[in-house]
Amino acid sequence: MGTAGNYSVIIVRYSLFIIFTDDAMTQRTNGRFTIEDVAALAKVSTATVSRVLNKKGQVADKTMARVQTAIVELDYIPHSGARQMAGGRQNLVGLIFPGIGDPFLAELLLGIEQSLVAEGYELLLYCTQGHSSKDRRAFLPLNENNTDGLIVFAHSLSESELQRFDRRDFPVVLLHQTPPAGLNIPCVTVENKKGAAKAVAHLIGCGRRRIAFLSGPEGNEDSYWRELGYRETLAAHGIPFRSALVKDGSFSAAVSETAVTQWMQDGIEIDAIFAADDNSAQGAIFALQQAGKKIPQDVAVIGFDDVSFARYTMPPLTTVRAPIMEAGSKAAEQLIKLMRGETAVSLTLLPTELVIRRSCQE
Amino acid sequence: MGTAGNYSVIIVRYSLFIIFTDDAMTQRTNGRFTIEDVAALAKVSTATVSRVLNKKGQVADKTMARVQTAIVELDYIPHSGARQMAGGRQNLVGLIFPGIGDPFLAELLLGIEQSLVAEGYELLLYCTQGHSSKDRRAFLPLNENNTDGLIVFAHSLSESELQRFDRRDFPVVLLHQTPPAGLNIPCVTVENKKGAAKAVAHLIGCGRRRIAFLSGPEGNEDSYWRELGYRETLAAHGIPFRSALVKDGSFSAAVSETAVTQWMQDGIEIDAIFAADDNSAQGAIFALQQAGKKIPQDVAVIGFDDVSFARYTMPPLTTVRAPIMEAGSKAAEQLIKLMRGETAVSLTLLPTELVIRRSCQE
DNA sequence: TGATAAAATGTAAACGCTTACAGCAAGCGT
DNA sequence: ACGCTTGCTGTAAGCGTTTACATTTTATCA
Repeated sequence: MGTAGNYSVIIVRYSLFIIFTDDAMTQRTNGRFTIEDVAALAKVSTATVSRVLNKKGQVADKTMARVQTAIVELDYIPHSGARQMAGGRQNLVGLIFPGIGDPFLAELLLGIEQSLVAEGYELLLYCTQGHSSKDRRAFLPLNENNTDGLIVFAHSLSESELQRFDRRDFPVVLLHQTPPAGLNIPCVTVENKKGAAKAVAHLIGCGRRRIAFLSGPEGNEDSYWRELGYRETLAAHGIPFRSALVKDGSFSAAVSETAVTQWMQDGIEIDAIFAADDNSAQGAIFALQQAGKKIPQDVAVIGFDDVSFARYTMPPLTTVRAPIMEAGSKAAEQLIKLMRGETAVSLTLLPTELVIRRSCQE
Repeated sequence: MGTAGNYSVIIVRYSLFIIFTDDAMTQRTNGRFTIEDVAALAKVSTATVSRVLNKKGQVADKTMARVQTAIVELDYIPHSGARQMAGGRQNLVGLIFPGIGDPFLAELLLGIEQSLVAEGYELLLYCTQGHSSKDRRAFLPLNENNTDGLIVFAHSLSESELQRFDRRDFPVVLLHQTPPAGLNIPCVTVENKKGAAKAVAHLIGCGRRRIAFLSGPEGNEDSYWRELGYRETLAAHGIPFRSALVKDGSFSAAVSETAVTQWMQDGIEIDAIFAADDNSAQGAIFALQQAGKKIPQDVAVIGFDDVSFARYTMPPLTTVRAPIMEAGSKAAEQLIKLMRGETAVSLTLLPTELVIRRSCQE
C-alpha cells in the first residue's frame, strides 16, 4: 500500500475497472466489497475502517472522512454474519409474535420502534403463525446469535425455548405473558382484570344482568384475567355466574360471530356481551344485528383493547382501552436495560381505562 | 439407539461434566456449544456434523444417529453468522413492507409462507414504517448476506436500494409495484384497473352518477391504476370527470373520514364513493353516517381488497376482491425460482373480482 | 531540544461454520 | 494378489469482521 500516490485517483475514477479486472475482487462471492477493499481505497487498515463503522475508539477527522468517502464510493455494506462472528453488537432486536394483521400490532410496533430507534436498534419480526413449534425448534431464525435481544409476544414461544434463552442469559422481554415458573424474564402487560372489572361494572350500572363473556383462545393469559375480572365483578354484584353465558371467541370476529349466532339460536337470553377483545366484539355486533337485535337497546356490547376500528363499528364500540403503544415502548425500554447489562423491572403493569362510546347505552 | 437403556443417563451426566470442567468449553462466549462440541461428543469430525446438519453428502446411518443425539443432548443450534460466512444457504427469505397491522398483510403473509415453508425457507419481516430511507441505507437489516432472497412490498424500498440488489444479482421479487425503469425484477400484482372499472361500472349500473374517488397515498401504484380505471369507466359512460370528487384517503380510515366529512361540509353532492381500499371505505361509511346519510340509499360505497372486516361493516361492504393470499404465494414462488437460479416470470397479474354486498344497493 | 504522554493507526488472532480435497476401508473384477 | 471403485470420514483453508495489543505519529512541556 506504499506507493499509493495516484492510487486513490485511479480507484475513484475506475471503480468499475476494478470490479472487472482485479483478481482478488472478482473472486469474491457476488463481487461484493469487504472491509479490506474499503481499507485499501482509504489507505488505512481494516481496524480503522471498523472503528469508523462502529464509532468506537479514536480516529482522526481527516482519516474518518477518507474512510467514509471510500464506503460510499464502493457502496459498501458490512457483512452481518462476519459481525456476528466477531462478537460485535448487532444493533438488532427481534420481535416474535403470532399472526400478523391484527390492528393491535400496528400500535404495538410503533411503541417498540419508538424506544428502539432512539437507541440505534433495528427491529426484525418473526411470525410464528403456521409453524408447528416442533419444526421451528432448531431453526428459530431470530436468536441469541443474530440479535442483541428479543421481545416475545404472548404465547409465540414454547416454555423450553424461553428456558434456552434464560439459561444463556440472553436478553428477552415478554409482552402480555408472565414468564413460566422459575424463569426470571421481565414482563410487560396491562391490567386485564381491573379493566374487565370496569367494563362489567359499567354494564351492570347500565342495568344489564344477563352478561355473556366471549373469551380469547384457550390458554391465553390476557383472556384468563379478563374472564376472572368478569367473574369477580359479577359475584361482587350478586349476579350468579352461568357457564352457558361463556363461549370461546378466540379473539376472532369470525369465531365470535358463530358463537353469538349459536346463543341466539339456542334462545339464550342475553342483555350484554363482554368480549375479550375488539375483534370478538365486532363479530358479536354483526351476529346480533343479523339476529335482529338492536345495539345497545336489546344487547349492550363492550370490547377490549380499543384498536383503531373500534370507533368505526356501528354503533361505535365501548371498550377497555389498553395502552398498547405504551406497552410496546415499555417492553423495548426494559429490553434495552437488559442489553446494557442492567437489571430490568420484572413486571410492568399498565393501567387500562374504559372508553365509553355508544354500544352500551345511547 | 440400541442400548439406549442407560445410555441417555450417561450422556446427561457427561454433558454437565463438560460444561463445568472442559476448558475450551467454558471459554466460549455465553458458554454456548459449537459444532466442535457436537463433533467431540459424537466422536466424529466437524465436517461430518455439518453434513448431517445440512443433509448434504454421505453419512452412515449409525454415525448420523450419533450426531443427532449429540445435537439434542447439547441443545445445539448452528451459528447463523458463521453459516453466512461459510457461504452456505441461509434458508431464509425476507419480506420488507411498510406499516404492519393492516388486515391485508395477514392474508399476504399466509400466502407467502405457504409457498416458502414447502421449500424449507423461513420468513423474516422488516417493517420500514418510521425509518427515513436515509437512516436505513447502510443498515437495511435484511439483505444479500443474511437472506437468500427478498420480497419487497409496494414502495418500501427506494429505487437505489433496488438497484443495489439488481446489480448484485440478488433474488428479489416486487409485490404490488412494478420495477423502476431498467431493472428486471419480477413483479406480482393484481388487475387494479380492471377491478376499479368493474366497481365503477357497477355503481353506474346502480344508477349512480356523482361518483367520488378516495385515492391512496401519493405515488402509490395500486391507487394510480385504480384511479385510472375509475376515470376511464366514467368516460366510457359519458360521465365527466370532476376533480372536486377526488380526495386523498391514504388507504386510511381516519384520513378518509376527514376527507368525506369535508365533502359533506362543502355541500358537494355525491351519490357514490369508490374508495381505493377497504380502510378508506370504512372511514367513508362512518363519515357519511355521521353526516346523516343513509347507505346505500343516499350514497353507495364500494371498497377494494375485500379484507376480513369488509363483511362486518354496516352495511356489509361491496368491494373488489384482490386475491391477496394468492399474490403472496405467487411472489414466493417466483422468488424460489430466482433463488434456484432459474428465470422467473417478470410480471404476474392476478385477476380481481367484484364482491357484491349491501353497501351499493339493498 | 528531548523526554514523555496522548492520540492515531496497524497487526493479527479469533469467531463457528462449510467444503474441497485427501485418506482409508471394504468390495469388486481380473 | 492387484488395482479400482465406492462409501464414509477427516483435515484444514477460508469466509469478513472486531479488538487486544503493539507500534508509530503527534502534541505537550520543561
